[in-house]
Amino acid sequence: MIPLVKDPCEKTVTTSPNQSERPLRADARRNRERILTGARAVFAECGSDAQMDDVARRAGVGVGTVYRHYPTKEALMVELVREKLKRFTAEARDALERDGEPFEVLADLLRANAEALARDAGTQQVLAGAGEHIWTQAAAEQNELLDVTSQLIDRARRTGTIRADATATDIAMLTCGVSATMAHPASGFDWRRHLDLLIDMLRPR
Amino acid sequence: MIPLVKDPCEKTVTTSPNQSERPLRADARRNRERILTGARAVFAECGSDAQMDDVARRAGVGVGTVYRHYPTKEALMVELVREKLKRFTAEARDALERDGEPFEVLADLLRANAEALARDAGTQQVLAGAGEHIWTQAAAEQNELLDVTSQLIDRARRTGTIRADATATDIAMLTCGVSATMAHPASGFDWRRHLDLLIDMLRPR
Amino acid sequence: MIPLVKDPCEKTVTTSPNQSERPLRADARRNRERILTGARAVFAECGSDAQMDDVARRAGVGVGTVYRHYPTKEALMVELVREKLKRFTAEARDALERDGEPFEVLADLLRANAEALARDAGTQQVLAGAGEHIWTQAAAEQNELLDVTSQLIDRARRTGTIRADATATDIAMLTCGVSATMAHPASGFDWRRHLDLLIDMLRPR
Amino acid sequence: MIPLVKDPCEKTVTTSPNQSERPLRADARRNRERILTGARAVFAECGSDAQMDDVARRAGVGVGTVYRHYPTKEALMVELVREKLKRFTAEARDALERDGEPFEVLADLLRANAEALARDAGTQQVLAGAGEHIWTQAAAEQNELLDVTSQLIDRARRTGTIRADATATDIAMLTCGVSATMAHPASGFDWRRHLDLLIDMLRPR
DNA sequence: AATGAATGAGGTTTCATTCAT
DNA sequence: AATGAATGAAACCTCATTCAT
Repeated sequence: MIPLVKDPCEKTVTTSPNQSERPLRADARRNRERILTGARAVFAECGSDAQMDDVARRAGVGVGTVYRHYPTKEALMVELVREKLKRFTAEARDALERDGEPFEVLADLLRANAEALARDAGTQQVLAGAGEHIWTQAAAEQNELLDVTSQLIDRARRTGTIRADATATDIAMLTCGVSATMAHPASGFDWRRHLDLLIDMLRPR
Repeated sequence: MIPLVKDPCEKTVTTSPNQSERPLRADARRNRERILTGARAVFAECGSDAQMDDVARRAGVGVGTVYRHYPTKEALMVELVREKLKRFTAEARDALERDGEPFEVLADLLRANAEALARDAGTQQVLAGAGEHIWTQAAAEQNELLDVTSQLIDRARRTGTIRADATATDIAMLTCGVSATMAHPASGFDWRRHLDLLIDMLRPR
Repeated sequence: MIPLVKDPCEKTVTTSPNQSERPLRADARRNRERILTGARAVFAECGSDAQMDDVARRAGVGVGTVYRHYPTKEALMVELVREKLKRFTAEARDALERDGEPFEVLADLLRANAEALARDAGTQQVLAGAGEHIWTQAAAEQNELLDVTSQLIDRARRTGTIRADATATDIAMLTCGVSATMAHPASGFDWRRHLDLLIDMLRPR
Repeated sequence: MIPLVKDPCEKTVTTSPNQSERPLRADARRNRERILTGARAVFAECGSDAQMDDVARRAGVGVGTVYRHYPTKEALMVELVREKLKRFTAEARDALERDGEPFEVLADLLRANAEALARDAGTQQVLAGAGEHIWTQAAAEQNELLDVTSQLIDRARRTGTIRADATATDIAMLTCGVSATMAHPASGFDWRRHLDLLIDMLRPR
């Protein structure tokens, strides 16, 4: 006879939020949204220095509630990064639908996504290379984004408006570089300039 | 409108490091050198996660001694970043002496400096945008580097081998982007590829 | 002399459990049974480390329901200990009916009860001295058990097969000692050996 | 070239206090003694419920100091248990020197050690089976004690004053049982009675 | 009455920095 | 001047209990 429930003495280490769960109760869903909103704000503002207590306060819930939804600070940050990547992917899909000149469509997409990134210190940090654990756990979302980006590149390549060797990974990598500029307080650094240079670079010679 | 929650990101005000310039006693100078050597190693390996105790242990001195020379961890990191920037500057000066084709000289310099950077997680992090306080405090060294870089750019511009609008700040900014790639555990990311693309971009069309 | 530091061991004052004796509704009684079944299993397995959530999960009810029936974790544990003591008492009563040689009957009873105890980490812990509050609240059941045990002892004494000075409290106390051995991970410790020695000791010289 | 110091990024998990260390500085040794004294008092009083902050307060030092000497609450408790076992062993060695009737010497020893144990709730709990991790880590000290106890038993056996099958492990196990009685708030339980019964049991029939 | 989400006090541990030796 | 022990403010996370649905 196999027990139907697993050993309760072992503390289960969960890294990801309750994925593969039944739909949340109405109040829980509302709270989860408040937590995410709070977390977005706090992490956007403070990056990974943000504290779980701050997130809870900002969300107007107790810390315990935050931990019920995200078992770890890391898990919460992963969720935020995933969200952002999904939004990027969604934007990229929209771009695929658009009719304009393929390269310009791609360029506009990069600019738009960068604008969003510019308002989110937390994700900037992760993209700029801090928090490897977090980045790794968002692999699925990264891959989806790479996928759609590839399609955008292909389209542009067919019209010969993008340099031949550009890859989706290149674009991801270069965008991470732009993140560094955003995160940077350096005088004279201007991420829009950085991005423009890169976009220019992506054109065929 | 007064915010209902207080700012969760406390900025710690940091005093500038012990700049009193009186010449050190011989043993003190020796100790400072050991500290720097230890700190270089430890921060290169661990980035800003390195602990002051680790630095001291690696240097073979007590923590107190580290603090006698550098009043805060930040001050020590600033020193390391300054050092690195000075080395970059020195390399750049060497490059100015060199005879080769100006653009290639510049490109080689970037590659060489990047290789050095690749071995130093601490500086990578700072360049990639973490540790703004640190970066700010190395302004003088940055300016010197910008200065020499400008001269290299000018030389290249005179031979028409660099894109016309490239500035020293651009190069600094882009290099910081490459740092992000170095710091990144992302699969598929390759900072040499990143740098090559940038160098290519700097060429005139 | 007033102590310079305040007493670090706060004793939590516990209210006695919901003793209101009105007969439960059918479904409530069913739930109470499920809770007890779950609690038995979980506490048997994990001892007092068991969490109320685990109990609820195992019982297939919400925590709230557990708390409706037992106002505190302690109250629930008390109930379990009481149950076990009642079972011991019942076994003792059975033994009273039995015909065998009085001392052997008693010895067999001790062995049988110990076997049951060996499968219940929670009760072991309480008997072994953890959870004094719990033990205290099961006084009534203890007394009943002591009572029946006394009768068994008396019977044996009449046949001269038990040492003259043995009391029911002795037996209870010694059994608690065996609990400690059960709870013990020590290599070489064997509660059956422990019990055999005690039984041997109870014989008249 | 092999680095002389181990990787500082890895957090070293130390379970035992700085064993195999150079002799402590005078002030450190004094503090360690204060910590132990405080810990003895607090754990004796509260058992494993004692908090590290309480230990620190009682010792008159900061928590950090406690953690410098004992990296974990567990480590500190292990030390206390070891200490007690060592004291037991020392007493046993003294007993070996004594001239009296071997069995009585052993019995007196058991009584004396029990008296000491009776004043230390923390060790009682561990002996009574709580805190298996702790017990396991004191294996060396246990073995030493078993060793000396064996010698005492042998001596008694040679004079025929102890039951033939008694072992040192038996005595340890039975003593743990007495611990349970000490830890017990039960009315009517009396560990001295418990111990007397056991001592009596150890005599040859 | 039942549910399970929310609560938050409280516990352990870390590490930059200070200070007695 | 050097040492490294001491400090203690955080930071993270848990879990018994409460309460809205």
